[in-house]
Amino acid sequence: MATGAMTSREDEWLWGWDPTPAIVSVWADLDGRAVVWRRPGGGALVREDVRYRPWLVLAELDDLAHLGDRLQREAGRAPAQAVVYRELEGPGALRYLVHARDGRALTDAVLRGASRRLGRRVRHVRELGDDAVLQLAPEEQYLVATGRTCFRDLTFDQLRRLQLDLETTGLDPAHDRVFLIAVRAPDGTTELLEAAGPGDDAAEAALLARLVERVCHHDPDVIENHNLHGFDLPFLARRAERLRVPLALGRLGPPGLGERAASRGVALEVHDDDDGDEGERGRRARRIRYTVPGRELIDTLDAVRRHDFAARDLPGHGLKAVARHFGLAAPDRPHIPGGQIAATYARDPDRVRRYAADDVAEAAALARLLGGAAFALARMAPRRYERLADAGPATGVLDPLLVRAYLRAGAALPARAAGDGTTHTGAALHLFAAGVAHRVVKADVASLYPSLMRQYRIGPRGDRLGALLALVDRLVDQRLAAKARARAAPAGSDARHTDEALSAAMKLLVNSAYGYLAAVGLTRFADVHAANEVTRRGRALLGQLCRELAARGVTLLEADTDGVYFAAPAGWTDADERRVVAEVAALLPARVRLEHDGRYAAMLSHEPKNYALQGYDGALHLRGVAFRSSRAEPFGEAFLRRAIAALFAGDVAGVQAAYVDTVVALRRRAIATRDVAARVRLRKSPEDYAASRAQRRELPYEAMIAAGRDTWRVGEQVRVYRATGGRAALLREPEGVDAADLDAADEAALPDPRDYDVDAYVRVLRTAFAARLVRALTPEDFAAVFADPDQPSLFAPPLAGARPVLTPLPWPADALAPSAP
DNA sequence: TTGTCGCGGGG
DNA sequence: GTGTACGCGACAA
Repeated sequence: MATGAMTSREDEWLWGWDPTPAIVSVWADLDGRAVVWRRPGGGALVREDVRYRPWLVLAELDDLAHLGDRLQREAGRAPAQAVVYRELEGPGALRYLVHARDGRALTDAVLRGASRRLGRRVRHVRELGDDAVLQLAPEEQYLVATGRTCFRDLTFDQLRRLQLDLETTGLDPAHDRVFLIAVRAPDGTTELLEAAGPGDDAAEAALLARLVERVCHHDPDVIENHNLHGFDLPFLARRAERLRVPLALGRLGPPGLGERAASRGVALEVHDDDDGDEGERGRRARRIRYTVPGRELIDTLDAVRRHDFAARDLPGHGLKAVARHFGLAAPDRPHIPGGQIAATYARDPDRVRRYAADDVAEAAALARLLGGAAFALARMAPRRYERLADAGPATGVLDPLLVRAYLRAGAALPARAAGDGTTHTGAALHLFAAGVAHRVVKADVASLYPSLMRQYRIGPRGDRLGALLALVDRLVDQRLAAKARARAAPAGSDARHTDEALSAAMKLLVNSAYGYLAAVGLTRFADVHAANEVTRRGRALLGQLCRELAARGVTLLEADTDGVYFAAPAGWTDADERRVVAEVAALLPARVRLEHDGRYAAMLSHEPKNYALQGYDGALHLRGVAFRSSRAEPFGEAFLRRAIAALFAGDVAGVQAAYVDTVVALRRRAIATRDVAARVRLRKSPEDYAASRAQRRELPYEAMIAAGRDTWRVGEQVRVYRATGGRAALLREPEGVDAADLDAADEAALPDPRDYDVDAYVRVLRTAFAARLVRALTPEDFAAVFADPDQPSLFAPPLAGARPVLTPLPWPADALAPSAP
């Protein structure tokens, strides 16, 4: 967005209005001082110390009446010490915008008045409630008042970013130490800081001091790492406190990390003395994140989670897995299980050095790949980059945009919507047929809910400016423009990255508009009725599109929220499938875009949200708890994959062969012990289990006890199985390593006693795995296929003529029904 | 079997 | 002074 084009009031709502470029960070005090760091053109840092007028919005002026003539209506010139107010127009409850030279004095005046009125000491304005007062964080007051935002005319690559990664002897800063820190400077060079000699306070303290010195030397705008807020910063804070090292990581102010409340932060440990009796269960531990003036502390784990919410394509959220998934990992990257890092360092320090250097390199690459969206949000919303990187998009981005829009328009803000007890209704979900289908097509509506909001102008009742819909309209339009610019820019260029990031940020906001409506009690303009109208329209639309598809001769399989799986008749080509989708798309409202979203050779439809798909390339995709579970025994999953592949080939005898082979292999103990073992996490401590053992015995703990392991730590992952004679058995793993950390090579070296209970696992095969194929065959064929291979029935029908079946299920009686309006 | 809760990550 | 864009596994009832 070129700053010169900021003309319309709606564009100001989205972007702010002050064109000041290249702000990389803002720090403000309640007393009216703000420091703005800018990097014009991505060059040298400029620091600007400015004054602003702290402000808040009140429902009533009563609490300020005691100021007498020092409270003045905004008009012309007021004395410097006056508290000035402006009455906002319109019906909102929060209607007095009050500002003063000193925000502390302003707050004190409100608290004094409120204390007098209520007859008790009011210590903080938030005690007055959301419907009486709105007060933002100081730097947000500054940004809202000025119409400025961060990063105007800057690209992501013009920021100075530094990555740091701690290597420690363990996860608990109460006992463990930092022994190595990898620091990746903004120019891409990596420094490895190491404690001189392990295990002593002086060496560790010197290491922390050296880190502070290197950060100040490089003077980054942004500090990044994976799980920075969940691990590195809390660990650093604890160690620095214990070792009395001043952590002067910021660009101003006293050393030490500041704290801010954050629901996704770390739980501040409750000290024994201030916990008392009340803290036990009723109150939740306060969660915080650390902050420093002038530098944005960015956690790539936030960006990964945000990405995966929409994409859901990541194998996990750990740095290594994500880096590998996105092709960011070096091919020769060393991998060291967490529990072995300190030991490896003692034996082979170079390996740990390479490991740590790769960590910061991957964090940097990941931050660039996924962090651009938050960077783009910071160009729109009046909040710091680090806040926008971990904020929920509804409460954390849209809400601040709307508050700024209303104040810019001089309009009173409604009190936060409380809700009238109306429950929130959800989306439609229906299974139309169960069993095996071929020529399967997935058709879905892109961004269904925001499209319906725009199509039918469904916005919050309290939003009399129509700001939410105006924002969504602009976001959709400007996102298309950003996508077009990104496509036109050279691949890999800074310009393309910037526009792709902007597009991602806008998509995030558009898709959170509906969540904003439904977030009763959290967002200022929440409106369940509007949210329910959106889902009602969504259900009706899904019903319409199901009926229209069915009328064109396809077989509906499953419909969920905004999309449908259907099977095309025999003989249809890809073009036929697309034609039918296009025909139905043409019948839908203008802003609702139905798309052909994929085609598959076959589908096993088992239960809603539980199915197996086979692509035309042969690849098998399993979805839902019935088909994939980390606990599932590997032999069963292997059986299931083979049986489903046979099923899709129409080879019922092949399904039986898969079953018989598996049973026979179990009976011959040809299957490895680890393939019948289940991976479980121990949740109970030895003491807890000892207490509950009399009532109910549980396999994993019995296995631990039977193996002589009478102590374990909560959270430890183990592999357990049922051994002969009903014994619970533990599959031993190398010392000190979680099963989760093992790779394939390690697994091959595991012990393999093959003393599992064959009959128990034959039962598991039948009841837990074969059962998932029950919809795919007639009852007679199912019984024949999964009969006990040792007791063949003389009357079993031959399987040669057996075929997989697809059973139609009744249409629902709701909005999806054929007769619905 | 069915609901509630907590986690995902880091060494 | 935070946050209701999930999915899964563990546990209690």
